[in-house]
Amino acid sequence: MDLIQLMKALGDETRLRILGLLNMGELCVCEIEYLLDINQSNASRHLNKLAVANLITYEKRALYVYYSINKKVLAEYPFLSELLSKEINQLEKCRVDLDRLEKYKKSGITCEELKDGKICFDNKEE
Amino acid sequence: MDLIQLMKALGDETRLRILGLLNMGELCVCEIEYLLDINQSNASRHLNKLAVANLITYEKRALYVYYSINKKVLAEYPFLSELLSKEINQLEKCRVDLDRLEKYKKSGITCEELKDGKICFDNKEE
DNA sequence: ATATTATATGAGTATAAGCGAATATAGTAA
DNA sequence: TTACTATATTCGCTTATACTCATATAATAT
Repeated sequence: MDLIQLMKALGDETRLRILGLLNMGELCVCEIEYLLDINQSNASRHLNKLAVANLITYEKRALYVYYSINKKVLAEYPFLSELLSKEINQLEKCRVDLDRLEKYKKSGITCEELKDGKICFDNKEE
Repeated sequence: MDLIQLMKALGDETRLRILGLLNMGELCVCEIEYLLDINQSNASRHLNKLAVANLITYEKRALYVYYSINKKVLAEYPFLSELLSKEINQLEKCRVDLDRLEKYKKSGITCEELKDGKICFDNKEE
């Protein structure tokens, strides 16, 4: 794939944050919206950019689309593994994101409940 | 330093090509202009972006400014060494650039002579 | 079939990035 | 001092990127 497009896709805070979350496992679009506190079209577009750059893959299951890190591209570009496993978590925002992800997972809340307004952390927290 | 600014700086073909050249050792602005076949202000701007992102350092000697890879940032972000040493040279344009660099170095032409129009390769070559 | 829902996409706008040409700066040379 | 030169910076322009709001799509549910 095209290294330059890949590097461009990596040059954006929101997309690095998405990768930071997907590092922990697959997530659907609405979960990413909720965890990053961004709107739906924004989430979808960033995910599309990452997918076009081959950094992530997706799978549709029922109404939901689940995105994951593309293992193949990690194998093809070893520097990416290093970047995702080490450097991304140095970013303050990514650490907060991971905190939220943990709370979300522990809460047992489902995607349906998210849309109904159920919360498992306060968005104003830093 | 700021990882996001660093990634943004890496998301540009011209800047990746510059890094590919500087990988081989320091170069002054006019040499980069000549090797990449870009104009002076363009070269200067891209070098500035790389310097602001801390990817390169520079040193003024007489009239010339010599740019080099910033070894410190390579140590701080190990994925960069991998990117620069392996992936960049997979890019066709970067390989051509290195070819030109070799011809230039072998030719013994100096910066002053470059400005006078002396050439050591044909810019139309791919 | 219709209604609902999660995600994608289109349109419009605002901001940023890249470029060429011209000018400014800072150092050298005489 | 003045003249020259390599590099940096400003200006105006063009293209690309990110965002929001609204709508389209595709699958589920009734």
